[in-house]
Amino acid sequence: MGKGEETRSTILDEALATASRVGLEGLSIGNLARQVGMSKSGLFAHFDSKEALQLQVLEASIERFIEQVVAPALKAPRGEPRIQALFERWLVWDDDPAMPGGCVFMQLANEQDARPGPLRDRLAASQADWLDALSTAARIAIEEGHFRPDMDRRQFAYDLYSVLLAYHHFHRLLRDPDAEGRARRALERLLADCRAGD
Amino acid sequence: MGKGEETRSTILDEALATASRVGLEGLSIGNLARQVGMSKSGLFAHFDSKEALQLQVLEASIERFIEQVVAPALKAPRGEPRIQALFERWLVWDDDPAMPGGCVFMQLANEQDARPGPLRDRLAASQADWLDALSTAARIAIEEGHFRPDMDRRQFAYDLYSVLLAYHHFHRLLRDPDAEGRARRALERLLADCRAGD
DNA sequence: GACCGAATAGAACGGTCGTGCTATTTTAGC
DNA sequence: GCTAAAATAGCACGACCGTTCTATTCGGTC
Repeated sequence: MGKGEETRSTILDEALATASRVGLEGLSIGNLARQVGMSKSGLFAHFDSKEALQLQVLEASIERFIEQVVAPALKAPRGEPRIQALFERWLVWDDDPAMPGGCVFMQLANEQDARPGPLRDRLAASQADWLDALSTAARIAIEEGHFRPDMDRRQFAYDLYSVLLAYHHFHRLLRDPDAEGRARRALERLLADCRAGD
Repeated sequence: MGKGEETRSTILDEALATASRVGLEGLSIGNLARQVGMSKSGLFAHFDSKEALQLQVLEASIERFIEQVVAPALKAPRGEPRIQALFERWLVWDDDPAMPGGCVFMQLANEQDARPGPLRDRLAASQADWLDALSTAARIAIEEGHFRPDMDRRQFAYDLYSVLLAYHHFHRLLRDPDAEGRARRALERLLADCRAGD
């Protein structure tokens, strides 16, 4: 990795940390440059524009998410264990110290949902992919005989993600010390409803 | 209402609409002044500072929320019907044309959760009140014999709010046309689990 | 219709924003 | 170690930011 790639990566790491707290719109070239210890123009030279920087931060986040949440969960056994793994990995992801403000997608979902443009498009596409991964995991759980064959997999993705969205809300805004416990109980209730063999 | 109060209210309405799209941090005095058709300094004179303006927007939002969601639901019969009413009113609230970006608290929850200060404090307090209202409604449903007496009311508030958080996410970011249907099915599953008389 | 306080406008302030342009420094290959 | 190229710094630009000060216009009262 050449020097350029190295600092570019340093910048993106710092930008991700900041974006998890204040969003992509809250990023500023000047602040970012101060945080990584270089000049505004020196930093800017790595990107064609601020929007390009924001897009690269988003792209790097998506890569990280797949690496740290989706890919490891795919190594878990098919069916319910894999769903448990997706859940557990996501909880760890939301507390990753690389994102002091928690899952950056939570931040961006609300920031970008009323701001048309490539940022919004890319974010929405990656969230759709995530939900596909969840509903695919549900399909596999049906195939394995863990879940009822007549269940709605898309609805499952909605219900599972809703538990995670609420976890973030309760944990981050309300600082509820029992947020994780509540999320686990909510998951258990969801799984109980999906399991085969009534 | 004097002239001053009238324009102040106009400003706050416009600010609420904007904040629902881009948050309180996205507000700017200049833009706001242009939108309501007055000068920057003329608008600024109604508030002591930008932070005071933001706080007043938040306070006005909380008032509206109580008026349009909580208070009407309290007129519904005690127990499960009241919970249904809270749910329905919230769906309407999230689509209120006065907030083109949807429920302003969704926007602010993520914007403010990593920004310590009076804005964050006030928002978190009002969200705690809202969750209290939900868990109180659950307590009443138990008293009325609609819900199982051994259920966890706080967990119910978590679960119910998680459905609403997910509705917002799916409706606003993903533009899922079936977001409302999914929310209704999720609510039905939650209520089925809470109902007394197995 | 004069008067007074309230409401609004205009201009200016220091600061930060994103973004160019030009120099200087640093890196990598021979 | 020289050199070409890559990486970084310095500086300036116009635009917008929140805020302050002063002047002007307005609405209601006698």
